[in-house]
Amino acid sequence: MGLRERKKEKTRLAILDAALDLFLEQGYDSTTVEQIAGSVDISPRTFFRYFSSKDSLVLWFHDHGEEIITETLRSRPPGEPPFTSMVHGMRAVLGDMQGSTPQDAERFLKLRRVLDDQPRLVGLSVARGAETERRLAAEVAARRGVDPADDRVSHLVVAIAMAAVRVGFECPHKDEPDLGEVVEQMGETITLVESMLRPGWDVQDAREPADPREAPDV
Amino acid sequence: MGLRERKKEKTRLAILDAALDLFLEQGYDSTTVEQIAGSVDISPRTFFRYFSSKDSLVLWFHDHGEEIITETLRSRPPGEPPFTSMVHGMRAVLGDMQGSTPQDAERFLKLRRVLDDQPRLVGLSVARGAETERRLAAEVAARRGVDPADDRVSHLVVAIAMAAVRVGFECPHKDEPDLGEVVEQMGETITLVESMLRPGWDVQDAREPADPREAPDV
DNA sequence: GCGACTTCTGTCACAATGTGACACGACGAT
DNA sequence: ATCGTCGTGTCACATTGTGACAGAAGTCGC
Repeated sequence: MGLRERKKEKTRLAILDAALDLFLEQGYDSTTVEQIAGSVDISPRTFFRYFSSKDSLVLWFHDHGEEIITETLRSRPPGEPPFTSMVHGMRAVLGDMQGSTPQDAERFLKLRRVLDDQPRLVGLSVARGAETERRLAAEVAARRGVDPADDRVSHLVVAIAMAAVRVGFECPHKDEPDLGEVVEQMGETITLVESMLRPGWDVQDAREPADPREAPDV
Repeated sequence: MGLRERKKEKTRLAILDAALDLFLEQGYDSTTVEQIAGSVDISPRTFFRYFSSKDSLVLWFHDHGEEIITETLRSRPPGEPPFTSMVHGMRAVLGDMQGSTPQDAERFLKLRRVLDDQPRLVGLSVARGAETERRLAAEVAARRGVDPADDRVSHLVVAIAMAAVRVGFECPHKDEPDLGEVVEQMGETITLVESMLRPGWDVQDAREPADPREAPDV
């Protein structure tokens, strides 16, 4: 790995950290890209070469999580019920968080505080999630052997799973929890949503429009 | 109802219709506020007095739906399981859509085509949904008699319900369905999500702080 | 109809985000 | 050492969105 790439990664993290600190200090909206760029001695133009927008600063966590879930989905056994696979993916994200460096943990907690102040930013993350959802739904549909285009079940699997993660993320008992507490809470929410669902609901009608007479009541 | 208010409503709809047509014609991003304003002979500044942003043009449907659901929630019997109440709210939205004027139906279908081209805009609607979710969750939590701040079940009730509506909205079999087909599909998705959930999952632990003996006299 | 009052609208100025073009300098391979 | 690639800064610019102010249009009382 050359000097170039190391420097790039360093700059990227420097921007991220500077931005998070500024956001916490003076609010997200009151912080301009110019300020962020200034505090790490780069030009605003360069900022946009590292992050496609100011908003995308707060999406790195989401994007990272999506990667992990996608990888997990690909590695799960083919016959597994899709919601079970999604749960494994989400728990993989939690595992990754637990194994993260102290620096990353701090970034995560700072991000969480920023999002807490700005519901709009949570929405942003959810918005990105809607696009993610299409990709993951396609992945799930492929596993179920149905056409992704009009398979509601796959979409619902993903949508419900993501809703669970989000609720767990957003809904803390304490104002400034540590990483372990957030992870625990997200895990509990995943367990909760599992217990809410009727077992086996997602394995039944995977085989095409079979015989209408035996169409499961799902 | 003075001339003023009628004129205002007329302008508002004119802007909306002009914008939808321009979006369908040349794409959302390629359409500027200046163009929209120009095509209804108002200044861009005035445009922003009718719609707080270009994005908010595509949120009127969402906002209208939220109103209906909130009203429905308030009118449901107090003891009803929260998810059931949410389902009633969503079906009320579908009922409203079926009873809408031809003009409104056309607007809705145009909006749907615009959203279909721009996943980001769906995300936007979902983002607004995340804020909506907090309000509705508070409403649901109030009905359940628990503290809205840390009640995951209420959040999940709302999140799952909204996910169902969104999936039904987004996932059409046809490219250009008529209003009835979209409504039917959304209805089916609501039914589907109902069948996925374990009956009664949302009534059980509401009585957590209800036991008088345990109620701490803080 | 007339004047006073309120509300709506257009113009101007301006901030902030985001992009394209171009030149310069630092890195990397040979 | 040299050439090509890649990162960066500068400049110019489009677009969205806001504040301030003046004038036009609607509203109400006479």
